[in-house]
Amino acid sequence: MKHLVTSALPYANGPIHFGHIAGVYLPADIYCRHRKLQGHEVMHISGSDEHGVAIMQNAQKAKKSYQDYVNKWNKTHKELFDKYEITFDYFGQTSADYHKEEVVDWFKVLHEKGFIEKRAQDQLQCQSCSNYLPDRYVEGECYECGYEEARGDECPSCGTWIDAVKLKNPVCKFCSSKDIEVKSVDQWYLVLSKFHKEYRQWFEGEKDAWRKTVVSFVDSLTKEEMVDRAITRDLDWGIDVPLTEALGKKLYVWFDAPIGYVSNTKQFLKETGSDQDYMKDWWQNDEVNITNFIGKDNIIFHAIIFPMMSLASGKTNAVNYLAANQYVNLEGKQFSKSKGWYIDAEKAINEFGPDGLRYYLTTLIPETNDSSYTWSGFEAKINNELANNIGNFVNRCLTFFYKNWTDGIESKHFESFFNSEAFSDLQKHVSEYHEILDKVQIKKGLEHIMALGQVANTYFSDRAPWAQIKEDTEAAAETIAHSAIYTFVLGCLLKPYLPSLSSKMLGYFGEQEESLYAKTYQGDFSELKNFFSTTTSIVKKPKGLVKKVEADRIKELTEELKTK
RNA sequence: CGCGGGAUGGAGCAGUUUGGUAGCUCGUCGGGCUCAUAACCCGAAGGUCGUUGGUUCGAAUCCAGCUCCCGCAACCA
Repeated sequence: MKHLVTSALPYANGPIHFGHIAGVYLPADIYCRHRKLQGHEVMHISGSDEHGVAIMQNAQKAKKSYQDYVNKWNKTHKELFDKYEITFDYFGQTSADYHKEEVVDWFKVLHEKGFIEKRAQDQLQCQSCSNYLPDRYVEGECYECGYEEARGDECPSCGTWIDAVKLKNPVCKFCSSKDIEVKSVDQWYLVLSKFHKEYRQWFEGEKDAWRKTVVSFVDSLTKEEMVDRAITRDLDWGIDVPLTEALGKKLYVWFDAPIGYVSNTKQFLKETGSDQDYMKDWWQNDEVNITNFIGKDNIIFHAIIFPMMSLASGKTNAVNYLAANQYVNLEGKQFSKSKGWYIDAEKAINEFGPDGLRYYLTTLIPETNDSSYTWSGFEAKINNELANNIGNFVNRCLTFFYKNWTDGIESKHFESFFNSEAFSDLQKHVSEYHEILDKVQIKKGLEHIMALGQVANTYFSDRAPWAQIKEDTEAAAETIAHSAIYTFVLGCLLKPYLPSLSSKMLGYFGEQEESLYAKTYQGDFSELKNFFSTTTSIVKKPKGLVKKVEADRIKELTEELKTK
């Protein structure tokens, strides 16, 4: 089985925060590393989403060209992902030519098949700045309840779905002008209604494996009908609609963005000189399992619109597993850059490093609920769990090993482990771990590893090697040998979650072949047994595996937030 | 009656699909140990599972009503 994993294209319009990382990129990265270690062929695709009105506005504010503006954010995002050890096979840009080509092709096919139609639409146009106003860029008086600051899509006071054209006294949010006129404009619509039956058939077949949060939402949106949706805009930044009668129109950002998964796959294969075909070998290949990691705000596009586009055009297979997560808040309130309610993810990683943050953010992955980042939570998780359980175990075991058996421990002490009851328990534990991660239960997988850490600690304490060594060095050697095996296995299992920490742990056994780590990860211990079939020693003195975070620093950071 | 999600010991969460003595991590308390990062091991306390009513021999779980919180999700990415 091959795995095609996509992470929502981050919008090239601002910094990435913990919500994005814990909700999308980190779980996707962990999942990909897991599948790669299992020996599967995996492709992890993402890239910047670079069109849309918000980008235009902010680029103008920053007095930059659109292209320079999105390039800057693309670069910033890539650098941040590197620091978090989140890796992609390809991280592209939707403003690139290769992407445009692919999008135009999709449009043409859907158009030819009758799934894209031209319709006249009433739209508001600001006569002062001449912009056509998307719903979020117009405010006015609600025609239901009279509330004066109703937005173009929804009245915050009475909850009515607003038809922007009917708003009383509309105000342009671009330039604050009140000189707004209603114009009839042609736009092209994606005719989802035509595909309703086929869509439902597909959805019914896939939904059982999906999360409840996705299924009930999508079901309520598509059960009765599917509403057609305009996919073109009158803008000057975006992909041109490939029809002569649509001069000046651009494709709406969400028509083009998900196609980015496909175009980036194509570009990746091209740049790496692969002989594989992006369609035949990946997107149209029934042996490929497609998983999309997204936030809950993107469910409509990934569960409804893009699958419809894929299936109706016949261009690609649709998603198999939609890993949609909820939101991560900050101390219970939603992240907001503009309100300053925000932690700089780059500063944080520079200060605390990837292991601590990846660990804590993993425990925050909002698989069923919104979750909340707190500095006190960070402190507790790192110090009380990661440092005390794993960090301290490795340290106590390997320090003891290093001090007392400089020349190594004989193989027989290791080999006895593989005939013990503890070994069959370990095998069972690892196979359960795989079942969990195969189901994309990333948080639970980490908990399972931590439980193994406790097994190791208990074993060590029960055997009390510090007492054994005074009376029976052979018994002590066996205890340490078995504990060292636990360390090694823990190091392998932590590879997807904490690559840095894992390398440090495994590094004490000297540099080894990747296949040894992968096999051990898979629960195939034959190579590991072979590895320990000679006298084994620790190559350097263990020290400071997981640094604790300082309570005072946490206080400072918490205080810092309070002032915002 | 816009839509969806949530409410479980002090904190964070699992369990709800397929009803059967309420589980995990952390914290707290008591004991043990001294190899290790004031760490580790053992034990204990602590919950009428938001609320009201219903179905049932039996409800955190199913049904109905209510309350509160989060999000906006078909023109916000």
